[in-house]
Amino acid sequence: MNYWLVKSEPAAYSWTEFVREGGTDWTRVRNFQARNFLRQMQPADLVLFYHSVSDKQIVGVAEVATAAAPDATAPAGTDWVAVRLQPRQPLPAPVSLARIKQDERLSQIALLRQSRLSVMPLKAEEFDVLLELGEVK
DNA sequence: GCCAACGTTGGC
DNA sequence: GCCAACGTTGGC
Repeated sequence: MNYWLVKSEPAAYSWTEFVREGGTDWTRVRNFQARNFLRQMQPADLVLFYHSVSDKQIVGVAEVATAAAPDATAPAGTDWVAVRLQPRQPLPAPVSLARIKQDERLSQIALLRQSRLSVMPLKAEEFDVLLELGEVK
């Protein structure tokens, strides 16, 4: 079991839309490092859903439904991939970027160290801390 | 292969 | 609105 975090601008695609649709193919990732992480995702891995830019907080927990497959939105001849994600539960208490920065246990997470990366791994301990802050029972 | 110019992301 | 970080493009 691995743990991940994905980012989305709510204006482009929000947690609310994700829940309404019951899941989505996580397409349009066009960064090699992020793509490599997508390829490592396995069904049942848990994924935190972060709203960037206008919201700047983690709002929910999703899970990988289907491992990486070719991204249907990518041009022919390229090898970008997408995974299928489905919502699991909202965070009772969304965890803000400011809150994350305050917690020493989270000082090494990629969200802080590499702010532009849109798909990143989380250590199990980091994931647990974030669920705790999010008041997920 | 280097690097300047430019575009995008995302926080402040 | 600004700017830092970083990726991409293209001239040389």
